Amino acid sequence: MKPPLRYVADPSPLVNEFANFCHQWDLHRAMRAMDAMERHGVFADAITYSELIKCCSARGAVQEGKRVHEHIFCKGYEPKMFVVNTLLNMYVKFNLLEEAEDLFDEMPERNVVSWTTMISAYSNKLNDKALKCLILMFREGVRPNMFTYSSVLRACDGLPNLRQLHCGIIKTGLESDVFVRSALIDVYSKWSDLDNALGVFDEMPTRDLVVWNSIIGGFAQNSDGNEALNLFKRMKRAGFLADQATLTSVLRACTGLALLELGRQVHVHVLKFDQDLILNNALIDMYCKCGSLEDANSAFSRMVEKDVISWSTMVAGLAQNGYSRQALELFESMKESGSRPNYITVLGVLFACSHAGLVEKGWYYFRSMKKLFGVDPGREHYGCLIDLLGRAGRLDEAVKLIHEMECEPDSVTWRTLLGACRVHRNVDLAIYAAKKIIELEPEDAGTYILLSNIYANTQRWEDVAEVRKTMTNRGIRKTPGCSWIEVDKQIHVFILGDTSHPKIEEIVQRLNDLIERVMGVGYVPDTNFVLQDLEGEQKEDSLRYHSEKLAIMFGLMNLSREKTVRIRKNLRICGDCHVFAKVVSRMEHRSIVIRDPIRYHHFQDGVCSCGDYW
DNA sequence: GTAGGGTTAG
Repeated sequence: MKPPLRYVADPSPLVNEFANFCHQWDLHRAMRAMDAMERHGVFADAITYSELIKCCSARGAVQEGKRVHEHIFCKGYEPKMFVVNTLLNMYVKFNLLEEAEDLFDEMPERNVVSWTTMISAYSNKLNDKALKCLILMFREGVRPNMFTYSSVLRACDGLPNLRQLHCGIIKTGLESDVFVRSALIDVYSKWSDLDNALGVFDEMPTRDLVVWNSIIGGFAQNSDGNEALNLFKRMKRAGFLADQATLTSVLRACTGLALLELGRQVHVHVLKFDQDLILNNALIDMYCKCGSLEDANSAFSRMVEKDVISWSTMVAGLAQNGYSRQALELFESMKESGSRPNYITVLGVLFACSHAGLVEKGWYYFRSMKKLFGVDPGREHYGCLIDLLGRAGRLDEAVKLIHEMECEPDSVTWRTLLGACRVHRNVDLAIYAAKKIIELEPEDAGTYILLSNIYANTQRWEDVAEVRKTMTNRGIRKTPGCSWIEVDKQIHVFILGDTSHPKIEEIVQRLNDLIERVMGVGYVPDTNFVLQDLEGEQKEDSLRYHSEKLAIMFGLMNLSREKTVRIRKNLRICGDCHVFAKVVSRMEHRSIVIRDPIRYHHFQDGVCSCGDYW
């Protein structure tokens, strides 16, 4: 590498002036000074150029950056490698991959920084290229450092030999770096390999906030809210203060567990970061999924900045909680605000149409979504429309739509159709759909049970026996129904057939009283939904203690009148419990919310927000 | 001059 040609020989005042502007990050004057230098054929030193490039990079000044690039490759000048590396980095920051690649290819020599910059450019979505880069780098004899590994690990999403790479990192001794560790934790989490993620975490002698956030986020994203919350407690005990990322993951954990009260407590800490978009998005999602639309609405309206995720969350949240009209109104406001709907926004809109029974409007959005919003209908959009048609009783059209789908129907698609068959009592189509689901998901106990119930309800006992036999042969067991309720910041769990709750006797006694009273106002246990083929009274007994009934009773006993009884369930609510909840909401003047795995049921004054369709 | 963590559906 030659030194700058005339810098030493000619310390021109032009160069000095240029250097001053560059070091002050006065981009405008620096660029003018650079033009003057070019006219006189003089150049500055490498550090000055590097400073100028960093300034362009920080200011997002693309054109200026390209001018500097041209300037330092002027005839007769050979920039030092670290200046070219700075340029490379600038292009990567501007997301100008082609420019970065061209520059990289032309470099006569490349060091670990050059390679790492390229790897980090690819490690967002071009994972193959990032890994190829690592291999080429080895071939050129350049050894990766901790920067390289933390970049390349981001590209390992979907890499089968992650363990191998991990071992390689251990051998080089670079595993001790916190950045590398957090990247490892993150990759293992993305793979849902939380044992290994926790292994890396536990071995760390010192941890920083980001590492805590990585592990908490890992559990929160893998639907293990309890462990995420435990780790959050450990983090606080270790003396760390939560930041935006921590709180976002904690909120996500609350969302998954439907812990409204804990979520409210977290909200207090969110106020410290009230300008943070992602955190606020997580907050409104938490309130929506915990069924408190008042809180969601007020948090949403207080947001200074809203993006497509904020709008989509709120539109879907309203729709899922039964406020279809408001969801569609909000969607109109979204369009007026200039925010562009995406794939997920449209799902919320179709969901709203479906729940409001707006068949024509749903069809309209479905047919014109490509033209209106540039979004191609995907499997989930078809699902919403199948739900819409099913709700309206147009089962033939729904089946026709499944056969016309551009993508392969999956088990969710068939399950949607099955739901429609159940409501409209179409036995033959239900059997057809259930068989399709079993083909695609032979391990799912729920479908076998459902199929067996359909047979039982139509007295097809031989078929019932056949399904049961298949289940036994395949070793499939029923998942017991399970409901959760939060009272005084404590979670109470009720499982069908489990009597371990300390107050179970009192709950059962009070529940029996309640059932007597609701039967007095015309409630009849709906034995069609019983999961076993029992007879008469026995049937009623097994219904009587469904986990959601126990949870409702416990809520009525322990929550003050004005409080909503909020329950989360692991399985879909059964028809009998649904009727029961409606009657109780009217008779006891209580508001009850039950969130099952895919729908919300807001019971008030004897009516449910789902419109008795789920 | 190069690196790590958080949000919407399913």
